[in-house]
Amino acid sequence: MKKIQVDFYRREDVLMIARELMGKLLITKKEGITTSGRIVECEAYNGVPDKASHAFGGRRTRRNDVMYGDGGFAYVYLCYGIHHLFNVVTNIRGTPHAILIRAIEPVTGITDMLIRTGKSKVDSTLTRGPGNVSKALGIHTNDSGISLLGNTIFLADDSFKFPAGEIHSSARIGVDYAEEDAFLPYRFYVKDNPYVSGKPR
DNA sequence: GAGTAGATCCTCT
DNA sequence: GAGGATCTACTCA
Repeated sequence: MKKIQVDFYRREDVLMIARELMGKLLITKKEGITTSGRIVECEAYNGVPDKASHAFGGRRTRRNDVMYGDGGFAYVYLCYGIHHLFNVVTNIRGTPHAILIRAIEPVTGITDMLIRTGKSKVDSTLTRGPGNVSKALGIHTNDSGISLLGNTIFLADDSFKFPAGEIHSSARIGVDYAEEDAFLPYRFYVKDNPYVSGKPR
């Protein structure tokens, strides 16, 4: 198993990177606890021209500043006052691309995920949906801006691959306000995987 | 099984 | 002062 290196993130085609992220491992090591899961669902956000992106039209605030930095960093923010959403920043400095990790399949540290989420048993809701992913892995808005090349939060490749035919794409979720861009097929998911969240709209 | 309301708080206007 | 890249639970059928 090898950690994904910086050249993976600093490429131009955020859709291609999003597709390649499927099946990769997302690992966090916090307070001596290691938890990890395999990515089964994610969404690409194509920066300035994408109405669904926080960076649409070149908007730049303290919150989304990290998206404008180099690829290979974490962008974490709070949504609806409750949910911490974990994103992978891609492309080079100045191009605010990001990929939202929406769902993972638990791999290691499942007991700790249960403690973090307050659940008593494992079921498919444990890491389904971006809010739950962050909760299960212990990701917090404090982690926004940290490097994915370090040892706290990082992605790894264990050579596992989903068959190409099982990876589907659809419109993104919860971005109705984005008008025509709400329908772009920027969401990728594994067909029939129980951890995949939501419904395409 | 499907649809809807409520939770809850940081960020930007 | 409003609203958001969501989730859950509860209602009703």
